[in-house]
Amino acid sequence: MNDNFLNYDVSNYRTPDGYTSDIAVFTIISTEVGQYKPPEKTLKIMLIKRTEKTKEGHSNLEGGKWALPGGFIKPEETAYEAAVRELSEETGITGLRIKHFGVYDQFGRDKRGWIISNAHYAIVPENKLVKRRAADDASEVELFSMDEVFQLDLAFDHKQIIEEALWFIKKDMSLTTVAKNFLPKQFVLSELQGVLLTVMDEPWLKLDAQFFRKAPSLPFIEKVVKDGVPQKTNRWSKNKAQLYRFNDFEPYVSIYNAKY
Amino acid sequence: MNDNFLNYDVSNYRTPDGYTSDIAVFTIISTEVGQYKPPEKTLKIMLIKRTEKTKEGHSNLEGGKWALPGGFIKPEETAYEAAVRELSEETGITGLRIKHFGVYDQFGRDKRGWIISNAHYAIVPENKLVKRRAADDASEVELFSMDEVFQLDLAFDHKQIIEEALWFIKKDMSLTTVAKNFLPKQFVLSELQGVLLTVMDEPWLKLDAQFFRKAPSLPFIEKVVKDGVPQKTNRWSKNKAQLYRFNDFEPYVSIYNAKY
DNA sequence: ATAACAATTAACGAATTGTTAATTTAAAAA
DNA sequence: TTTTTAAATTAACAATTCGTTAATTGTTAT
Repeated sequence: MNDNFLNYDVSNYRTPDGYTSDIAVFTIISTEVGQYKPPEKTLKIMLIKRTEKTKEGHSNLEGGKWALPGGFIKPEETAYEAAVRELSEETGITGLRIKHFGVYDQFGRDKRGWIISNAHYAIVPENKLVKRRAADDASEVELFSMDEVFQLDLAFDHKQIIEEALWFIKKDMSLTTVAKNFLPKQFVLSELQGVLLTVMDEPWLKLDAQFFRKAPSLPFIEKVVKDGVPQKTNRWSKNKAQLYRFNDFEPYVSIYNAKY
Repeated sequence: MNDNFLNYDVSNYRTPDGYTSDIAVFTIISTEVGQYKPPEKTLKIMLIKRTEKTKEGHSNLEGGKWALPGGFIKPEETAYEAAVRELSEETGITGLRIKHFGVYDQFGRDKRGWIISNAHYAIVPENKLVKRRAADDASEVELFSMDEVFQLDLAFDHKQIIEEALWFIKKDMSLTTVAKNFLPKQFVLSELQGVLLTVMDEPWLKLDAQFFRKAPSLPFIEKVVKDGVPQKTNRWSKNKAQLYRFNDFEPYVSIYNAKY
């Protein structure tokens, strides 16, 4: 960095008091609804409870409220890298799809000053969340359904951030193959349908007859075949069902040639 | 703002040296290609040439290079508001669709220090750009085609920003009705096709037979009818063509019920 | 007149959709 | 063992939409 430049150019402007990264961690949890039935799936978000006191013993800003995991960004890292780091620090989870979706920079959103937050969302398969653990400045970690989360008194502007994260994840689910991040490598059509229905509510998805007729020919999934034998499972049903996996096909859609 | 909080919480962290907003202003210019022919349309981006010297007479960082319009954000405004303000200051244009699309916060991207930039793009109809003017810290304003812009030696990481802006605008054009921001209120199908082709290259769009058969039934456009009489124009052709306008329908598409 | 040409309509086989019904399969109940 | 049950899968079919080629219309230029 060149102090020469800093002197006359930057110092004319007030600089932000902080730069933070928040992460909305989504998962879909399955609840058994009966034997030989596909389990019911619900979208949940992971929040941490802010401690009442800081490590130094001062009363913590927005202490006691539920908040998105996150924290201050270090100058040598980007907001994205900070999101990856913090998610790992606070939950022990690595190697996930993390995506930036918004900037929250309204003055006054954080009493500590002019604090800019970059918001990200992450999608975690259920099984990875078992080993989650609370971090230094979080006393508790918990999963909330979308119904529950909007009842809570959330810290800062996190309610708004979560609403927008939800909107983004719905959009992503409709337009990309993110659904694969909620599913095991090999899955059955009813599992895919269950995941999609947690965030989308297109009528044809709910109609089994339509979904099961069309889904097998979706270009971005394929039947799992081993030595010419289609692989099946009876994980969720008496009758064995075909296993599918996502392939590398990147679907592209446009409103100009869609069906309405 | 509460100094009590600032003391122990924020000051533990280094804060950014600056917070800026950049805007990629896109327009589509029409060039006459012959009488009674729809004009050819080309996507262009507006850049400003950075002055060699600052107002104070110092040599300007990245002076002489082409750059995206933009500047430092004031604490009382959001990055989005700054984008609106700067676009108005630097081009005199207001009332446009401006959208945030990315954060550029890699340390070292700006020699002046740890400077975070929020990037936005704007879509300007050709006719609004006529009254564009250079602003205080810009000596020149010019439009470049996508081919031209990537030949230039651009300031900072603006090449990357423009590449990503282009990607976003393509996506937006496919999934939303932004195309309307490039078109007059009332337009003809070939104009719509021309606009779409500047950024999309789906084969069926190029095939007139397919485009002109399907387009009239797109749910988000409608024929302009006055007193029961369909309105037509011979702006671009000998034979009068039906005028269309966008309506309020918000198209929704998904990869799970698209055609492939 | 008539040739040219974009816009528009017509026509038609092929493919896809929405829907209902039938079949398969294996566990559970009788 | 036989029957029942429920999900997965296939079959069937009319209605719709698609991709394509051909014909028609309206206006200008020759």
